[in-house]
Amino acid sequence: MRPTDTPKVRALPIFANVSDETFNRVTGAAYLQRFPANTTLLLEGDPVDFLYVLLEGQVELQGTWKDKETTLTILRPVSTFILAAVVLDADALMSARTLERCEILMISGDAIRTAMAEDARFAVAVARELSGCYRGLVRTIKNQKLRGGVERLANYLFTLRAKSGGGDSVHLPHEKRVLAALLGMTPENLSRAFATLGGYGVEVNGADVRLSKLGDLERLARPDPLIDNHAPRGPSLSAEADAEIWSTEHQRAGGARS
Amino acid sequence: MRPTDTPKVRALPIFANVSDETFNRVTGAAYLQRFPANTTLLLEGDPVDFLYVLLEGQVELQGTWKDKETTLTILRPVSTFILAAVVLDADALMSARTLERCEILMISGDAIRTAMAEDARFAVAVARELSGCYRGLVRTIKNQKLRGGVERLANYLFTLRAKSGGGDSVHLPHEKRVLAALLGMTPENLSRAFATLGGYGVEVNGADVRLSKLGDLERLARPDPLIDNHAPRGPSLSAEADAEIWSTEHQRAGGARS
DNA sequence: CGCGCATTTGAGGACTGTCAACTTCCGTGG
DNA sequence: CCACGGAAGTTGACAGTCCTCAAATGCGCG
Repeated sequence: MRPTDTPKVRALPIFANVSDETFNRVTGAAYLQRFPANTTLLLEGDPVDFLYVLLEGQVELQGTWKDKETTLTILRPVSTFILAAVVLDADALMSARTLERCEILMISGDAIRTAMAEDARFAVAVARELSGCYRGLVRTIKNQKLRGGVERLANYLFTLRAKSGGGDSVHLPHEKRVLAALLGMTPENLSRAFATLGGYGVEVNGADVRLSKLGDLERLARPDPLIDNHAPRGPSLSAEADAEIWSTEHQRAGGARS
Repeated sequence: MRPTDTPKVRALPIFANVSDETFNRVTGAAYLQRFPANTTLLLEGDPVDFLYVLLEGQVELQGTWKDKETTLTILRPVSTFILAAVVLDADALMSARTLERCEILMISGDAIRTAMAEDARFAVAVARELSGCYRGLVRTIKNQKLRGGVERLANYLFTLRAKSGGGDSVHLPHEKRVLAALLGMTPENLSRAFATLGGYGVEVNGADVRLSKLGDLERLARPDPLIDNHAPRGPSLSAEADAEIWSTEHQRAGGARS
């Protein structure tokens, strides 16, 4: 690992409250590796030997069945992935693929498991991270099953807006076809969904989107803190993950009741 | 807690490899409570003060948005629920409702968190349980997004068959309307899906279903170990959970590569 | 300038949800 | 024992959503 990366990794929720000794032991057995775009890092069904830490670039997690494919999430730095498989030493349930050039830190799964057994603080941090991942997936399912395509897109725009500080315009961080997959629809339908949102003051210009009529849009979207993880309620979380949309929840060490 | 329940609780994966001392400390602060059918145990958005352990009956976990409702899973004894919210001391993302008369052990969330901090073995067991829950949800999402209604039903029948030992007939463990919700469709469509499966040798008689033409049915269903958690591949897991369909994965302590 | 790729638009079809009517099953009470 | 009422399940007609295929448009880069 490069010295410049150490602080970024050290700041991961998974190492919160963990002793330097454990941190060094775990990250000692770690490779920093670079991957080109469109590279499959891990195939569904493969045994998982490493915990991956995305330091640069974008990674898509996807699942397939009978030549259909679905995107589960898109990750951005700094975040970890396939932690659950590492903890159980089990096969991957989803594939991981780079969307751009990526820098990824690979930490030995054995080292993770050993450190968990020896350091309760680390095991607790892992459990907290997994809890956040679990809750992220619950949000994903609710978003998917309870909302239609247009509603998902509208809420996605609000999520982007919240992350960019809350102006009246946002910038799409992905190609539209990637965004479509992320939102669980085809590129064609994403296009139509944008067209529909035109009636709610959404003006698209390439990757730039202006949101006039925020009120109308919000009445349609009805963002919900139990799905969207951004809506206003109490002090915001300190260490928010950077996964797309239904990011995992990282809560402050004190355990605010979010 | 009643003495007769102790062994059942002790056998939970969450207490695997945990010292008697920790076990007693955690379960010391626990109530055993009985609930009638159709009782809401927990509402979305509520703070979560207890870990729930279902000892008898059935519990449905569901989410809502804008007067739509979706069933995430149905639990059967013995299993725990809302562990993730307990670990993070966060609000519930889904509601829990009894489907029948239930016996539920309620364990103090504070006790859980304290024990995790003090006993690495317990924290590891919790992390493993959470990993299984996470992977269960990944399976759920793949099942939901990649398969159509008829395919979900066909695979559900195979799951039932595998759980009941593998004869050529199965018994539906829920009312059809509950089953429909579990499979993510309306009762009407479940009915039609059964009708469609008639062409694949599925004969329904109330809650009893005969599967002649297993070959045809399997060609349609294409069960997949990365979704269904039952298909034949290597030695089976020892401590399989009892949640419906996409049960959480509980793996043997040795960490078989499932 | 022109090619290739992403995006958009249109038409048609498959799947799923909604509403309403009908049948079946089951428990209650006469 | 039988009749009734209610709930569950089924069936049919219809609408809405989403997907697929095909073609047109727009955009960027060589």
